[in-house]
Amino acid sequence: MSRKRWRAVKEIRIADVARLAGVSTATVSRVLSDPDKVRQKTHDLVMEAVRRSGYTPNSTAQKLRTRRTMNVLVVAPRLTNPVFAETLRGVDDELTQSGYGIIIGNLDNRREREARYVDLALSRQVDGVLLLTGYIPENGTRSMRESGLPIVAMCAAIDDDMIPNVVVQDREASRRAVEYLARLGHRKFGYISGTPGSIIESERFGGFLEGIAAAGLSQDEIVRWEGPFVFSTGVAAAESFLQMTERPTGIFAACDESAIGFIKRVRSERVRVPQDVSVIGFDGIELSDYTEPTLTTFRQPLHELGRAGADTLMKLIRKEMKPGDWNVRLPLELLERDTTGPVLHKDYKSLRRATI
Amino acid sequence: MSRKRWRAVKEIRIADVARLAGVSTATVSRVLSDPDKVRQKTHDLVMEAVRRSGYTPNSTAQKLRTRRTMNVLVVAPRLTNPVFAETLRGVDDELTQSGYGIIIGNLDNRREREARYVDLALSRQVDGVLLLTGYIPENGTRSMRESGLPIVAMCAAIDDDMIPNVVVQDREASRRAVEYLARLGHRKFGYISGTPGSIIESERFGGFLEGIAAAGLSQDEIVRWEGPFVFSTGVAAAESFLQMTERPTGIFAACDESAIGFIKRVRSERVRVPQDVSVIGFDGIELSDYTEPTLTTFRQPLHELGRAGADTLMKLIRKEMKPGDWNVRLPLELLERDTTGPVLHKDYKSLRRATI
DNA sequence: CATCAAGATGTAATCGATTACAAAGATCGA
DNA sequence: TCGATCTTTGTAATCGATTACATCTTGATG
Repeated sequence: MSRKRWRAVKEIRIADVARLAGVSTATVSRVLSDPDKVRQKTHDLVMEAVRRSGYTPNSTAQKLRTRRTMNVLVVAPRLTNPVFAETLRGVDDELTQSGYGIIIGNLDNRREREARYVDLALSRQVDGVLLLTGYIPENGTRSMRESGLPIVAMCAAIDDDMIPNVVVQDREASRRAVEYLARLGHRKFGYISGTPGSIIESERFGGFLEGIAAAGLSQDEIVRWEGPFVFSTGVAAAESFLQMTERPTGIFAACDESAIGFIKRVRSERVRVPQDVSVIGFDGIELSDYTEPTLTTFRQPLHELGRAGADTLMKLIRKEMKPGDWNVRLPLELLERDTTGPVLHKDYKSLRRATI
Repeated sequence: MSRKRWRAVKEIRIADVARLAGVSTATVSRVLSDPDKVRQKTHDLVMEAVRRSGYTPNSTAQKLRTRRTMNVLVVAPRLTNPVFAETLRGVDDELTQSGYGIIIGNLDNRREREARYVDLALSRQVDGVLLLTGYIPENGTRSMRESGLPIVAMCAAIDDDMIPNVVVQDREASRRAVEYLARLGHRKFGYISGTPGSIIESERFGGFLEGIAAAGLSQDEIVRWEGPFVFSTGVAAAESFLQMTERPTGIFAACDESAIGFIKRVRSERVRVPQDVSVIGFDGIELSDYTEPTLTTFRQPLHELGRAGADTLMKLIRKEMKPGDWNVRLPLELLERDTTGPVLHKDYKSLRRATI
């Protein structure tokens, strides 16, 4: 096992390559960035010197001079959220194609982390910002916007002329969820919330209420359980549900995880899904197709959303559009699976029991 | 709706602040980076000017001058992998504390993407590299190492003196998984693989074989199903399993997802877990506690792993250690849950049936 | 062959900070 | 008050590229 002493290798600068090729630094630079501007012969000479020396341009110097960092900041609510991960894949696909890199801004659901990323943006370490969270506060967003930095909001809509929104139709889908359950005969509803205070949660709850109203029901009829976008929120909701004497028959969960947590808990107490209670989720995460029974839910077009957001940001950075020019609202797809079914009326239910 | 014409705001440079405060740029710089070096009065004067002008230092210029980018590259196999996401959280915690940022290198399981990130590293956009993947090829790793860039390997061990390894004890845990099943009386084993060719997979399969040997069994006794680290690999394995006449009774899956896929599929054909077949997973993802039945598995200390890896990289960057000085191998924790149980011998099984 | 335009290359300013070194100012004891 | 010493501040070089402008080649054309 040879143990050479560690030591930094001397850096090769553009001047070294120029000397090696017998040309000026300007020529080397031109060969690398705009080859048509130099004679073929010189081009080959320089490339050979580049190859021999193993030169790689110092991107920091390039950035300083060109004022383009080729990086964008992606602010995320929580890294372990699968919805976020899938969106990020779409973002990554698009940005990589354009030669941009991703700097991760992970809030980890703690608002105090925002300041750090606002600073990052303001110190011009990035050419643009993608907000995958509804958490950046009004004044943080404002100072970023005022600095002229391109921003795209991919959380639920931010109401700001200067910030294009690329979002999914949360509100519409939530309303449709209720309508769907109502069409199956459900009249008593439960709502399992997402992280209280987040824009996404309020959009989804808003849509849910619209659906309730559209079905001609009063808000007094509904039950609402609060908690963040995680499994255990559904489990807690189930505990409460199990205590009730007049149970709702139609449950809308603001995310698939809580829907799954709910179902698992109630089934362990011999409550049948969908015979005793119908559950509809939101997101369409991969797992929702692997539960027992498979989950009825709305699939978010996350990959597409990520690409669309990144594409919009690219357009903004390249000044191919102005902020007000563009808003995208992608539709969700209802996946009718096995956790929803028609309401079984009491008599029908006993009838059915008798025949089994 | 007012629509002002969009226009970049003029940048404020350190010279502007200096002029505003009536001092030199050197003084402003000192106030910001080493306040003890200036008189209190000057300090206040400068800070007031900073505040009034809304100055934020241009970090690109700082980087060029100080030769520190305060960014590290994290190379990941696939963003949507929950194991990766959880590790990244640990990395993020540690790096944020040290003021470092994360640039994401997403391979998305495609090797051809490596080149891009090797370039990124070589062009000194980052101060160090964390490899969360076993995919960076030998020559990519070598050129990064030769450039003197600090690297830490957090995939399974890379055999290179110059690269510290911070890993979990994959091999040992896999061996223990077999031992555990053997102690429950199992003699016929099945192995559901992870992504063929990845270092992680070969470590886990290696450990599995060690366990088989330790149990005094021959390799002929085992069945091996191949596929990537995803649900569907387990489903496919289950299809094959269901066709068999002499089925294995002890299944080791190289990741929780495939274990869950397997269980779901066999249960839908009325195979009972753990009575008919015991299944043990690997990773300990959150979901493994929400399946029916709950999954016996090895929990990786992912958050800790992420922190340890990032900490090691920090030490390397600050030259507080040399690459050969340090290797970490974290143990895994066996979570004994409900998908494993003793082998039921035929006679015992019928006896048991009779009593029910 | 002279002239001129187009093309290729070189020179040096520039991006915006940090910091070595020089210069000026404060402090103190004799 | 004077110089010695220590603090504070300013001047200008520097990091490593890009690029406007100047200069030199080349080649075409009358």
